[in-house]
Amino acid sequence: MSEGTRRRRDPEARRLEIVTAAAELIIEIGVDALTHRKVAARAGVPLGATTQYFATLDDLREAAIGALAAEIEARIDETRRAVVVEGVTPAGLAKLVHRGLTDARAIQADRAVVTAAVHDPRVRQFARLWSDEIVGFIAPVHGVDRARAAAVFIDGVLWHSQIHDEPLDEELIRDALAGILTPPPASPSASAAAASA
Amino acid sequence: MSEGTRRRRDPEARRLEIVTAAAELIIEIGVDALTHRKVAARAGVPLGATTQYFATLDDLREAAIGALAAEIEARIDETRRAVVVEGVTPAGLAKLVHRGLTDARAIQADRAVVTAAVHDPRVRQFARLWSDEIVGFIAPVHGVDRARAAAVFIDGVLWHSQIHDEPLDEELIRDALAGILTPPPASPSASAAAASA
Amino acid sequence: MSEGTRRRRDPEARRLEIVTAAAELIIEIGVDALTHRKVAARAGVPLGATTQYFATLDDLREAAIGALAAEIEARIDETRRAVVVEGVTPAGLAKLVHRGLTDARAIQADRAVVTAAVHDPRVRQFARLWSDEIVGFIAPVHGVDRARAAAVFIDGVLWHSQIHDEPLDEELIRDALAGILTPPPASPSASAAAASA
Amino acid sequence: MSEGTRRRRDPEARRLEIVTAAAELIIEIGVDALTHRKVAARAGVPLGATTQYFATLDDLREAAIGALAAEIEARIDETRRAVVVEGVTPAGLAKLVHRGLTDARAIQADRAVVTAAVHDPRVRQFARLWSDEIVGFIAPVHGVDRARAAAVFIDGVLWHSQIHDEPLDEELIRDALAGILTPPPASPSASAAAASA
DNA sequence: TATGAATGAGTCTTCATTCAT
DNA sequence: GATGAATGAAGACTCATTCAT
Repeated sequence: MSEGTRRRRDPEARRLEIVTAAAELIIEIGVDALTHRKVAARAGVPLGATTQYFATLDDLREAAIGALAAEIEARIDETRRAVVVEGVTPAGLAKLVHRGLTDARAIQADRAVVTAAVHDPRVRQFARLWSDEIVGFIAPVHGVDRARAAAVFIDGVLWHSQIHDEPLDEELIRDALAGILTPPPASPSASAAAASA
Repeated sequence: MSEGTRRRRDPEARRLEIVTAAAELIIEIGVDALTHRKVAARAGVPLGATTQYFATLDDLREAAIGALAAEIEARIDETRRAVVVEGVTPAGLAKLVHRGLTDARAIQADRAVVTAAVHDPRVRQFARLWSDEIVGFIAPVHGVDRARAAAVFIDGVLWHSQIHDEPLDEELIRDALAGILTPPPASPSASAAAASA
Repeated sequence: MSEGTRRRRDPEARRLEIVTAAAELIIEIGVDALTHRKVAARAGVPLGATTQYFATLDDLREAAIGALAAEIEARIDETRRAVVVEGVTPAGLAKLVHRGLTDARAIQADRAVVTAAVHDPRVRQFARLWSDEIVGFIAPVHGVDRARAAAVFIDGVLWHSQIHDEPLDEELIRDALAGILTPPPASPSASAAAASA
Repeated sequence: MSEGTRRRRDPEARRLEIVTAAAELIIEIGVDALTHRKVAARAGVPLGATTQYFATLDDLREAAIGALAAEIEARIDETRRAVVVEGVTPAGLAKLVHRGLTDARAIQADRAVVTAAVHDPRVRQFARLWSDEIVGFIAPVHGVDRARAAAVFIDGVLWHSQIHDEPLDEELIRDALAGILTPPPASPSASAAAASA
């Protein structure tokens, strides 16, 4: 019970603590500011533990980004399932996106990974994968091009929330998605051209 | 003043060289990897010059980000003027955005500043300003909400280009902007169409 | 003793594996680069085994050098016996020395121990012992001084082989040993005695 | 005059202090045991100074070995000149070698470089060079083969002095060199056999 | 004023050694 | 006894910052 106890013996748990601490820090201070010392302090483990479990800082970074990626992947899966309930409609998607904006952690995780992706090709795979997955469950209903545009817009919404204090209204999101996903009824020739493209 | 001493050239010019080198480096290696030594090497100035003109590395970083911000600001102004010619229409905007995608430097500068903004409130002001400016010249024609949605979408397009090898088609951008900026047909048939799609 | 526990094989055998691996490593990377981890990896034993059998790394180092020393001692014994067959003559010694040059392992072991001896008085004992032993089986025939000079020369030959790609010719070795071991022509009777020995 | 003075400004002198300290340490503790900290302590400079002047420890090591090599080279030149005076005779060489044995520093430097040569091909060049140089000024008088044998013997003498407390007698060295350098007049048939071999 | 030498704090990494299991 | 997790002390190296010149 005393704090003086020096050693635990639960490698799995410890490894997880370290990765979790690293992931948190990446979200808070950015992937480039990660150090062994900060991770150790955050995880409440001795410095040596961080190098015991990860041969290099880069390995640790990779594991932490992997953990964030898994988190985001899980969130996308969840969204995919929710979409079935809500419907792949502008209103349904807007509701989910807007609800997602309240989960700061999830958005920050996403933003952190995408940011890391800019300088790291391996990480870029994740970002592309998610992009494709989101397109994947919108496309069957609205076509690939509109689905892609919607995914791009949703990405913009997430970034917006990172820069601005006030999140976007659900209504604004819904209207924009409606415009993106709905074929323009005005000039039928245009929609025909788009469909054939 | 003595002849033996190498005449110092315009201090302003040297300061600019340093800031420019720092800005380039921020784009290339990220804001966290910036060091006096790298800046001095890139600018071709002695190490001491970087500390002579900027009290701390943070000052230098700030100046460099300011320079990138000015660059982006200039580009936005340019776009604003071009919009007058092209028209604040989906096609006009799409053309400008798509053209902008070919300017890697501009996009990278934007991405670098926005990324820095996530962890630095001072920088965040810039990002918000641009957002507002873009909204500012679309809003008079399409209303604030649609203008904001369009700005968000355009942001998404820029980030898309950072992650994917293939940029988005101008057509896709145009169609999406058309949907975002064009008021819905007001008839309930639209929602019905979306539901049935 | 329980069946579930992996039966430990002969502790002596394991100790030997460790020492042997350490000796190999000392030859390859030098005595200063030895680590528990490298020894464990080379021996194919768990890390803990290296500290189980040797209280400190220095103990392990000492044991490994001892093993190399024993190896060299055995080789000297072998040489001593061979000398009986070949004859304690320049030609006989040269043949043995030259043959010995082809045994890279033996020479490297010798070089490793002698090198270690420079900084470690305990090890120096070994080097002196061998020197004395070699002198010991040459001296009865050629006298102590000449025997010592021959031993010194042979040492020089071994070092030569560590630095140069081409080993010395057996002929060159024989001629030099002949000169070293043969009394000067001052008194013809002496040289005749030596020649007939 | 106070010890508190923090900075000198004599890069050349400082660099030399560092290299000299490193060279001393290599002689004392071996090339593998060299560390920035030990060099800094020995040279009486702050830790950072050692990395200021040498990008890597390896660079420092190389510079220090280079300094030792230059020292030895100078000593060889000196010996070469002395040989002109003393004569390239067994007695002359023995006198010089024996005198050299009293210069512990020179011998240790030589031994240190040769030891380093075993694991470093670049250093090996030095060792070979010296070998060739010594052969070079003996060969004109006694022929290449005998000169080489003499050089090998002299090397053995140096190593002997590193291992044994008592240096070899000048007399012993002279007799051995005499035997090595003088053609055996005793049995012409033997030399003929050797020549034909 | 301009330069780069000087210094120590802080980074990643390796490892001997201890000791829980 | 056997194993490998735990820990902190170094070690190499980088760099912001200071300041002599």
